[in-house]
Amino acid sequence: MPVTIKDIAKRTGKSITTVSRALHGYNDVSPETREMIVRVAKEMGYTPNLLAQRLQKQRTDTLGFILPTFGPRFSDPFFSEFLAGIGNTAGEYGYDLLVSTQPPGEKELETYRQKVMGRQVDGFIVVRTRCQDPRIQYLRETDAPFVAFGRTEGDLDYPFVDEDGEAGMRMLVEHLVGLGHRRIAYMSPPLEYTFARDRLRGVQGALRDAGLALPDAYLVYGDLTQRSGVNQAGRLLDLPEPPTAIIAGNDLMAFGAMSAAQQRGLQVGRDIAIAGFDDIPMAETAHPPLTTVHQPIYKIGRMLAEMLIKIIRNEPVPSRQIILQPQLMVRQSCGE
Amino acid sequence: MPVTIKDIAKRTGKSITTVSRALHGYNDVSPETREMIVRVAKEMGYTPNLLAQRLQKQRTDTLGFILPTFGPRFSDPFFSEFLAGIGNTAGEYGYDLLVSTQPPGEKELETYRQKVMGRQVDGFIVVRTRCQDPRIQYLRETDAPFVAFGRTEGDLDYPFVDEDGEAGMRMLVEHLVGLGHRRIAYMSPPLEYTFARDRLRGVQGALRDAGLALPDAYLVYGDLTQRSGVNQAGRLLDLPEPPTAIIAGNDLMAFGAMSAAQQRGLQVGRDIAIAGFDDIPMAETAHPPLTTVHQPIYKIGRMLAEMLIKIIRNEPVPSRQIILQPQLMVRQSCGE
DNA sequence: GACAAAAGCCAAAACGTTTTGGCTTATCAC
DNA sequence: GTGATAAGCCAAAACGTTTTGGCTTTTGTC
Repeated sequence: MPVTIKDIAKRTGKSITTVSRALHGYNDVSPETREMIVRVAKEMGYTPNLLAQRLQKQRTDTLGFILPTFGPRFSDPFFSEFLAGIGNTAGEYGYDLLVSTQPPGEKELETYRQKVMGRQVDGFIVVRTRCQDPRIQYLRETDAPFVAFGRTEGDLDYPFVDEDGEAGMRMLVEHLVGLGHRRIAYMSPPLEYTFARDRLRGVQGALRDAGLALPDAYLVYGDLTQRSGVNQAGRLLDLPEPPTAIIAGNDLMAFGAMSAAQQRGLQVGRDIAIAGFDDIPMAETAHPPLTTVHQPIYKIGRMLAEMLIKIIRNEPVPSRQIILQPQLMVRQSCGE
Repeated sequence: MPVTIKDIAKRTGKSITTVSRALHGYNDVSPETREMIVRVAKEMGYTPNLLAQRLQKQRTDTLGFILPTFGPRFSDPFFSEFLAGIGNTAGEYGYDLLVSTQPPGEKELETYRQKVMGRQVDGFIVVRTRCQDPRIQYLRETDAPFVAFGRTEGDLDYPFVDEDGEAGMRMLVEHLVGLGHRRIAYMSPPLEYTFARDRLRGVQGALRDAGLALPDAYLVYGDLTQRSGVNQAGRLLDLPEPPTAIIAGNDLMAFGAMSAAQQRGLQVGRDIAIAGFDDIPMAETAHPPLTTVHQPIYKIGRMLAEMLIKIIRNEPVPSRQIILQPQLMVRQSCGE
């Protein structure tokens, strides 16, 4: 049904080869012929069959991205912004984006395997790296092009972009200490994530430097969702001696903590300080606006997509390993 | 480099045909041969080249989804949940998901055209339908399989899932009126979206039925972002005679309105009522928890993906046009 | 007018599959 | 022992492209 190059050949009386070459602007076809072919192609509404093109060219012009969803009601503004970053960049460079959703676990690797061996994608963008990350291990073993948002533990010889979460947390803790806080609690994301360890290390280090401790009771764990923020912050606030400041490992949990505090009649920023990490767009428009550490999520998406495309095309990559310096966003959720 | 069916043929001494048939369980290959071929294939780490398969089968087993991003910092929890719904469902049925990001406008149709004519996808999922929607018009003209989240104005002869936004808003307004509110303002999404008109009609209708008016000053427009919610609600609250209740056309704007109110020292739920629409996961854990109209976003994603797959496969579709009845979620943001 | 170079074109192979329509050989019924 | 049937296999065509290598014809040079 759809019109192929063969149809055009028949109609113009030229060969398939010539049509193909004319359409691609080779210079061994005369201007008149080219013009004629192009015109007929347009008339007939020709669109190249990308499958055929790709099979022949042995590349797919497609980037792979596997969204780590956790159950239904997975809702994370972080990812929609990140997706916008890689999606827009991919589009600009003429690449498609193949998105799968796949919770971490058994079948995860199988999905990667299938996409890379089945030549569905030219490369992968891996997010939320874990300390021992089987995905990265696999991709390295198979020499598949990929870039990662985040690092792993151990051998780091692969391209990534990451933000220095340890430094970010240090800035945040120092800010709170400077405001006079002594009882500071931390709500950590699961420690299997490398970024969670970095951030925890930052919190612990900065507290130690300030001569403060992070008692066990002040270290709680959430799963990055707002709901877990509510629950875990609730536990902290209900302690006999509650903290005066709560740092959450990401903004979503910080929002949850704010809710928990407000439910208890506390005024955030006055009765209790709450801070987050990521600086998703909502942080600025929340009430009170959330003090947090900025991550240029959209830009990171762009950088990663660009890096990956360069790697795929075998172009030189200016810097293969980028660690961004964090920026503290002081707003009202921690008082003045 | 990667192992093909031809390699297996060579290694086993069988023909390409036989290998292919063995791998697909045809019964004209002897059990021993089949077993042997399967074993060798596994040993050699064979994965079929999906491009070749698809070219030959003339279908792509891929669903297309074009994310309507607006500029950078596009961040919408709505879409991450929706994406999880269609992504998980597609995966279960063995389909891939091709995601593009593309703001509405000139190039939008071109993107659809390219994907559908270039046979990159078997069908499309269209979201955020507009009253006159060129995408739907195009897809109908070309007979490409598609399903829509939302309706358009005029001829509705295509498969869709939508929620009855008019009924939802009616319920919400009646609830507020029941609580004694007389000065109710509405913050509408851009009216090019069909759902925006439906919701506005619901608000206006219910107010009229209650003998109330929606004065011009109480009808403002936002762009669905939290920021616009802050701004527009600010305008409402700063009126000489501000409303006692603000309904936002979606939850994100409602959160913005809550911020604007709280910034002005108002206690949401006591001094002012604020309500939203969508019931994204954050609505429940916000402070105060947001009264809103529930939309089963994840489930809608699932339904649409399933419908589309059935259509692609030419299987009977139980119901091609689904209008969900909304459910009012009464929480604390509007008082008791 | 002969020869070389350039211009314009095309047949065929290739990318990795699936499917069609046979072709052998073995098995069976009588 | 013959003819029919079944079992097991395979060559070739097809899907829609791009690329290679070569073939004519024209143009240019002396």
